[in-house]
Amino acid sequence: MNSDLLTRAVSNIYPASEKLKSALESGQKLRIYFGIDPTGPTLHVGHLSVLLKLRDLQNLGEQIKIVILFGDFTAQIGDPTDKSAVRKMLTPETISENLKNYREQIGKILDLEKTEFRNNSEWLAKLGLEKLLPLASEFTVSQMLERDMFQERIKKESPIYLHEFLYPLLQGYDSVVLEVDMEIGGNDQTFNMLVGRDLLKKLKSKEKFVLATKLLTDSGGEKMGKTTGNMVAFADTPTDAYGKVMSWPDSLLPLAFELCTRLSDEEVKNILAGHPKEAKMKLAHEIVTLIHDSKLAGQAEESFVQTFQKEAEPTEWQELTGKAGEKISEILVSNSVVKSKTDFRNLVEAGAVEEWPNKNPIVADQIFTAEIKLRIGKKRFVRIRPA
RNA sequence: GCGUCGGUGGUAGAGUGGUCAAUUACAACAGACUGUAAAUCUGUCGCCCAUUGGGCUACGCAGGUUCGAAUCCUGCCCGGCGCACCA
Repeated sequence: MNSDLLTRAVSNIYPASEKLKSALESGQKLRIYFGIDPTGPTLHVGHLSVLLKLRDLQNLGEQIKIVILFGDFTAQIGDPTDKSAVRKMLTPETISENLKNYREQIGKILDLEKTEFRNNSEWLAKLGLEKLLPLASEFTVSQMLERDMFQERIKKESPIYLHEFLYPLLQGYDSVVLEVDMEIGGNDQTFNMLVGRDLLKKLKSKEKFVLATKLLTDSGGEKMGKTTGNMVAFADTPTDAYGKVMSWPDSLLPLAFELCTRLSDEEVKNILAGHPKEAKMKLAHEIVTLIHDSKLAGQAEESFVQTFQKEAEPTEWQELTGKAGEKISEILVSNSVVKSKTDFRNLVEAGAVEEWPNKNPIVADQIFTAEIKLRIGKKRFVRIRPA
C-alpha cells in the first residue's frame, strides 16, 4: 500500500483514517463506490482527484471492487449542493448521451474490466412512498438544516425546497442498495455521503467508510471553473485543455499537482523549485496525458509553444469558406466565430483583428476577395477560402 | 386564505415618470505589461446600420394612464417571508 494512499488529495476520512488503514491491511474485501450525476456532457478535471484515488485503490488488486454509480435518477432532482437555483430538466436522451461519454472518459483512468457500473434509476425510479417515508423518518429536519448551505440560504431568505431535503436521502439509499463498504467523493459531498453512512448503519448495521477528497479550488476557495471559465473538461481538445491549464494562476500549482497528477512528492518538489512556467507546462502535459494520451499531450505542448511563445504559425486553423464579395464580418458571424457584426466591429476597433502573418489591419466592413488568414485576439485563428 | 416584500441584462444587484440600452460588481472578450499566465492598468460588453450619429427590441405577462413608463394604475402569472392552531 502506498504510503500516501490515505493522505494524498484527501480532505477527510470517516470514521477515522486508522480504521480504514487497518481494514485495507487486513485484506478485507471492500466495495467502493463513487456516484456521479450525469448533469453535464463531460467529466472535468474536478473529477480527476477522485478518479485517481479510485485508480490507486483499484491497483491494490482483488481486494477492491470499484463501483461507479451514475445518478441518472438523482440528476433529475438536482443536488442542492450546486444550488444555482433553477435546474433544467434533463431529458432521458441527454442523460443517456452523457452517460455514454462518462463511461468512456472514466476508462481513461480506471480499468473498465474491473469496474462495475450502475444507474440509480434501477431502484430509485420504483422507490415508493412505503420505502421512502421510513428513510425520511431516520433524519430530523434540524439535521438537514444544519448544512451550511441551507443556513446560508436562510440567512439570504432564499427558498429551500422539500425535494432538496430528499436528495441526501436518495443518495444515501444508493449506499444501502449497493451494500458498499466505502464511498468516495469530493469534499462538497461530505454531508450526503455521511447520510448514506448513517442509513447503512441503521438499516443494515454496516459500517461505511467515507473518503472526502480535496477540491480543486482557486485562491478564493471557489471551485475551479465556477467563477472562471478555465475548467478543463475531458472532452476538450488536447490543445484547449493544455491552454486552459496554462491559464491557471501559479498559486494553484501545488494543489493541482497533488490532485490531478500522480507525480511523486519529490518530483513535484523539484518541479516547483524551477521556473513556474516550466512547472505549469509540466502540469498541463500531465493532465492532457491523463485525459488523452502522452502523444497528444506532446502535440498540444508543441502547438502551444509555437503559437504563443514563438508566435509562429499556429498548427490549427479554423477553416471557413466564403463567397467573393461577401463581407468578412458576415462570414465570421455565420460561422459563429464572432457573436455579431457589432462584436466584430468592436474587436476591430480594439485592434484585435489582423491578417496573418503580415499583420495588416482589417477594417470592419472589409470585403472577402481571396484566401485570407486572420488572427482574432490571441486565440482565434481563421482561414477563409473561396467557396 | 390574509399580510407583506419582490420578479431587471450571463450572474449578483442598483434604478421608482424623461438626462435609461439601464449605476456598480463578478464573469466574458480585447489591448498594454509579463514568464504562457495570474495580478495590474485600459477599452468593449442587446441587435442592426453608420464617420459624428441613427434605428429597432428589451426591465415577469397582458392591458391602461401619459407628449413620454423599468419606473404610475388595473388584471393575470410566479416567488420569498410572516401570519393562521395553542389565544
